[in-house]
Amino acid sequence: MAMVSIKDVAAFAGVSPGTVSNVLNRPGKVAPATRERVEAAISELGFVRHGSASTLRAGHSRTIGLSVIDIGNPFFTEVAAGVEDVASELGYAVILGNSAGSPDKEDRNLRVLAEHRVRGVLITPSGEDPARLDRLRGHGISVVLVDHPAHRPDQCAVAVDDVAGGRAAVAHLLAKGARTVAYVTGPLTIRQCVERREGAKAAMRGVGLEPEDLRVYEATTMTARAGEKAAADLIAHGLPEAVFCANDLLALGVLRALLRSGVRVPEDVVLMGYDDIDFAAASTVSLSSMRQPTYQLGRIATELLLDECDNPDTHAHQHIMFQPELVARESTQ
Amino acid sequence: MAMVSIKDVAAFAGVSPGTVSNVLNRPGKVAPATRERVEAAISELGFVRHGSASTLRAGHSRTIGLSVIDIGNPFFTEVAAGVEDVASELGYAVILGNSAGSPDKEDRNLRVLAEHRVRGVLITPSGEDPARLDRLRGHGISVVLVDHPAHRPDQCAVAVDDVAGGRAAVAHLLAKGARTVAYVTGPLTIRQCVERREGAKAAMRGVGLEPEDLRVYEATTMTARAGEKAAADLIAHGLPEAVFCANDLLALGVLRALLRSGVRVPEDVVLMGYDDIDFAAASTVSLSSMRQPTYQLGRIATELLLDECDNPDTHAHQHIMFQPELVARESTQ
DNA sequence: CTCCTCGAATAGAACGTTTTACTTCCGGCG
DNA sequence: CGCCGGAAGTAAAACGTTCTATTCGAGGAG
Repeated sequence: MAMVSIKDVAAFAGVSPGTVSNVLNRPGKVAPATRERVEAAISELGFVRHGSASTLRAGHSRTIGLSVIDIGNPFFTEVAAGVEDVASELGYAVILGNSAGSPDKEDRNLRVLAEHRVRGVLITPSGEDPARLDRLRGHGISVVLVDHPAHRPDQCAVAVDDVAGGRAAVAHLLAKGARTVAYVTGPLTIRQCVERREGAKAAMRGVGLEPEDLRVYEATTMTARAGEKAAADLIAHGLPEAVFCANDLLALGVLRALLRSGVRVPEDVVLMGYDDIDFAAASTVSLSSMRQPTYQLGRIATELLLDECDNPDTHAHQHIMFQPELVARESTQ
Repeated sequence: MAMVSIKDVAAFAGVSPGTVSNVLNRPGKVAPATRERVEAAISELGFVRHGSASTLRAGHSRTIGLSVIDIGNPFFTEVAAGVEDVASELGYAVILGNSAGSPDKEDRNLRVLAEHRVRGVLITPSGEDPARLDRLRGHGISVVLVDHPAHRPDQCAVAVDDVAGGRAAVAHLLAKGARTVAYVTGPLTIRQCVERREGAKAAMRGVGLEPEDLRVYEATTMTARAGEKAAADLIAHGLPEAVFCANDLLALGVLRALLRSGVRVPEDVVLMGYDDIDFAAASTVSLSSMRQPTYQLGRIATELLLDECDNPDTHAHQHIMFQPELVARESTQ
């Protein structure tokens, strides 16, 4: 309760508040003797700078926002770990927002971030409406897109080539001899899901199959539970020879349901996931997947964002596009 | 860049700034006609309240801090999901801190939270030094312990009985006929690891075995990789009949390494994890585990914290202790 | 000895809200 | 008709920093 302010420190050290502020923000500008006296006073009184006052006056905070689609998905957790590491190295705090795939919730989160006057926002957008993000930029908040290509040239973005990933995945399945392929996906409002589907279709075209023959099952969420439901559907409507899932969570659910129903993987059905989360390798039948540089995605995006914030004049906007890498395991032997 | 303040809104609507503030904070106090005019001005100008200014003047923010030991662990992710849900329902933002098991990093995170003058902090402490937390309370920041019993009576805490969990887990292994038991744990600076060990010893005493015969392998991190290393060690020094791991990540790593070395689970070794993360059921040999009400842990802790903040007079501190539940799967058949 | 410069520190005005005390207005009551 | 009370709105003072302009000395150059 005993809130000790910069004024108290100043009085205690026998200097003016301005000097204390200087000690805090540009220690070089103050004579060593004075600095020591002030520092002693600070630790003596247990002073902690009031971030809000600082933000208010300085016009910007040392906080960034991170908005992801599903914090329960290890993919995003690992992105978040990368973000957190860089941010904390540079003394930034991270405000976390989980959009749960709902543009509404995402909007609410962005409003909270705007109110906090965060320095910048890292976002994996769940909808395709760039206007909301532009509004943030209108408030002087930098935006870096994560796992999403740039909406506009004067913006940074870090993404992974999902079309290529979808193509590689399905090409791999086709190479195993499968000719009927199902695609189990999350909501097709999510860009990643759509692009992986386009890649899948391209792969089918590549071997002379009709892209329209790709059987698409659209789940409402991208969880293991949804995957189990999708598998039940697949079984009910006749099993394909191959199943490609938009992420590993779905794939693990599909796998579990298939095995429970006595369908053998990979003998009866070959199966691929996407993201190569840690658990893909540990599952009953280890899961083939598309690996993405997840942690790096978070790190690099944060570095770009903070560079844009701290060096606005020298900063060059970048659009980085990684290529995913196929990891073949038992589920496609 | 065009920062529009409450003043601009006031001018536009032809009222005083105070009235705009009233519209924002107690709409009841202002005449309907005026209110509408102000609301129109707000959306017309795209006004967003400056949270820092508000915090500064009001003396408290609508932000809470969440400090966890490992955001990469699905256990904590699910806690975080519960926290995020409640917080966002009540209009609070969540600042995330990952201590990575290091008290230093935790300290840094707590300092950031203190600077932000968060309303309260939810923390799974990684060290056993209550002093740092008391310092937060000294700044008027409420603290609720998550997955940890209370340090003091005037404090809320939500925990799960780890001694009982460890006892139940090892009792289950012993019931399967095992007589030599290894305990693969994370750093013994972590309370959970210690208490689960105590429970394990109690279980051994329960069947007339020497508690000292529990073979303890202390890994430096609680990850699958660390589990693999521990398994290699186990194999090198002679396999026990049962392995109890302090969490599922370790157990999955142990499982993977054992299987790769041709050790059969559960025929040669029975194995238990802890936490019952989603992936425990999906692994090669599905994993027996101790289930905890993870999401509820986050939800309830947050509800307690926000109740303490919003109703400081009627708030009653609570120490909640859940009991874990044994889930038997293939690894202990 | 004076004038300048330069480093070090200070005073005081911001920043955008919230809040308290105060004004104004209007209807009703004695 | 005068007064009172309440509703509605306003003016202005905070909150704790940062930053700009300013002062104050101490040295060095002329």
